[in-house]
Amino acid sequence: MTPLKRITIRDVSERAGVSTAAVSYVLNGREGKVSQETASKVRRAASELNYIPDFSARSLAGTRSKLIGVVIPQTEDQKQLLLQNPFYSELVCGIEARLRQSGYHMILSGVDKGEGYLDTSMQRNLDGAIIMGIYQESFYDDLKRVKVPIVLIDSYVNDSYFQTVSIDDEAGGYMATKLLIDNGHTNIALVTGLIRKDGVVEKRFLGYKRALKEAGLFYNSDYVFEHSVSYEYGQEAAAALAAGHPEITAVFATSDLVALGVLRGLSDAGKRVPEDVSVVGFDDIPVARMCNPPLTTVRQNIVARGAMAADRLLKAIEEGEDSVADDPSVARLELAIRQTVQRLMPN
Amino acid sequence: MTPLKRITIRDVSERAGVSTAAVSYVLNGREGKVSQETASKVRRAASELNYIPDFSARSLAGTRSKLIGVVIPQTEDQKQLLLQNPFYSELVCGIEARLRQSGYHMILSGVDKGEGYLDTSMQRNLDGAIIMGIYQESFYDDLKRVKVPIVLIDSYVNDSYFQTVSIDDEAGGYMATKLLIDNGHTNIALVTGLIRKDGVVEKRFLGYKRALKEAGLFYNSDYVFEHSVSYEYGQEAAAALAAGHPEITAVFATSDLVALGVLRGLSDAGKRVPEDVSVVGFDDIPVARMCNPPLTTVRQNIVARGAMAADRLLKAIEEGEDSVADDPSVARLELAIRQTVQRLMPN
DNA sequence: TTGTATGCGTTATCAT
DNA sequence: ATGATAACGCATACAA
Repeated sequence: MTPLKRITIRDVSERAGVSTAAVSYVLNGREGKVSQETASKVRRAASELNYIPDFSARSLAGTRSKLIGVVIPQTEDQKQLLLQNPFYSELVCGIEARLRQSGYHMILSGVDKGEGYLDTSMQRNLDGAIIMGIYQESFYDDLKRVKVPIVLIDSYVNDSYFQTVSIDDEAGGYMATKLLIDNGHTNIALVTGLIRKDGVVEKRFLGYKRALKEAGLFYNSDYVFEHSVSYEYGQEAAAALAAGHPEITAVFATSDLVALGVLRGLSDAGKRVPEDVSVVGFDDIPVARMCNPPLTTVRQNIVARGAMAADRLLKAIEEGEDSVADDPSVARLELAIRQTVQRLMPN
Repeated sequence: MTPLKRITIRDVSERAGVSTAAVSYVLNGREGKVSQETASKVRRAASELNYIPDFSARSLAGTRSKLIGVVIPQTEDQKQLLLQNPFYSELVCGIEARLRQSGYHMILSGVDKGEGYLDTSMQRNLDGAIIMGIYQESFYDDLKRVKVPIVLIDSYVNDSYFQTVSIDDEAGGYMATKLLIDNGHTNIALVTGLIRKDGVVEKRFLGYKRALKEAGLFYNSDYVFEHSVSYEYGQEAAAALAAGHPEITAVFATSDLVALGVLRGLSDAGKRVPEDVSVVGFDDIPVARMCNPPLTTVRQNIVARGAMAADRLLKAIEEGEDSVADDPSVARLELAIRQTVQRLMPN
């Protein structure tokens, strides 16, 4: 176990018999500035000494930090990351893989209520950030001031400064509802987290309404169960719905997590799925296919979406902000038909 | 949107009419070195200017980087993080919350096969690292050379340099198996990922064998289904088991993920759980209570374990390596009795 | 093409 | 108690 002392650019330059500038040039691909011979001497020396650059120094000297901030929402009690929600873990997987592949590292964190992200981005000299979730206005204003490329996921903030990687949530809501309608259902409940202005949930809700309207069905606000994106709430809503609205034969849950809760709540209330009540979820998180019965849901390739976000960010960083298209990347959506929807027989 | 220029320690010092050294002292709590008046002048100036320290510079100047490396295993194809495994996402939640609370940030990443972590720790001047999963010998050797505190999770590497936060896996395996035996089962299969020397799985396997032996039951290696920690394998193993060993009435799966697969595989083979076959898992990941029927399993408080790991690491960093107890932290284990185990009626 | 010198923001040493 | 000033490791403008 050699104690391992830090090898600096100076060590390399001395060993190679050249200047530190030459080393820096070679190691940063500015090959044009240097002769073939010098280049190879430098490379040899660097590899013999096992040179590892210090990113803090690089960052300080004004170049890239190769650090990306990734922010995900926190649990309601503000105590921990919402990483337990598979949707976010999948996104993070996609992001991390792509970033590392390009030589970047990711600082993953949540942001406490009322706190901003400006401190972190300044402290760490972040090259860019990927933000998931929805925050207050001032949060985004801060972000803009750091002049660093930013990609938003799951947010409909309407500001051309930010890039977004989204899905057509409205279409997804429509697809799910339409599937139920096509199977003969007319009394379709919506179970969902808070419908916030400009949130993904609102779009899905709009899709739900559009499908209803298109089919000539009456939109009944009593059929909307709106509270939080959690298993517990799904369960609760299902109980309420089973007790108070026996005429409901189908549920569209705007998130798989909620849908799983609905499954349980229904089962607790003595309703069978899909015989008595059909259920459609949204996201296609891994458990959707592992639960019992396997959940019919709207699939988005979450990992791919994460990778997409990373790609867009890296492009903006490396090729300049303007190089990027200003239309949002929109990932494709499809139905994952499994076993929680049943055709309603006319009685 | 003010363009936002960087406020340095020098700006603060000028505004306060003191030296940069004084500013540094005050802002780092070395109050003793400075008069009350200077201190308050500095604080005022800093807050008026909205001073945000640059961690790169700090790190370069030789103090702490306040950066912790967190490594988690990757999927089998080496492409993405194993964050889809709720076990790891929970751990990360616990770790991140604690770190941020103490002013640290976390770089989350995987490590490619054959790669080490030495580069990253040097590049980023990490103050410490938390490593999950099992790696080759040389990986740990590298780690030791950076002379930075390290906490291992889920590894039985026997080296006093590393701290560990573990659970009594052997006892867990024993508890699970004993539960089945106490319910009258005698033909108990084990479905598990690869049993690697010194891995957690080996310990659980040992606990399984101990419970068997203690009950005077014969250990039958045909009852051990060993391959990978995945839903798919659980499903596969259950199919094989149902087809080839009708005498088996109970399964201990060394991970909930695998157990969920077993549930499905059993159901596909026409076996009912728990009427025909009882199943016990391990970990108590969130889906365990959400699946159908809810899974009886060995519970470890995963989030708390993550927090524990972070605590130990921070203590080692801030109070010096020697301040830490050299006995590993061992988190408590208990059975989460739900609905997948049934008493076997003597026939 | 190559090398020297300077600055990046912070901490720490050493005079004062 | 306080304030210059020299590192820290790297990139780069400028000089040679």
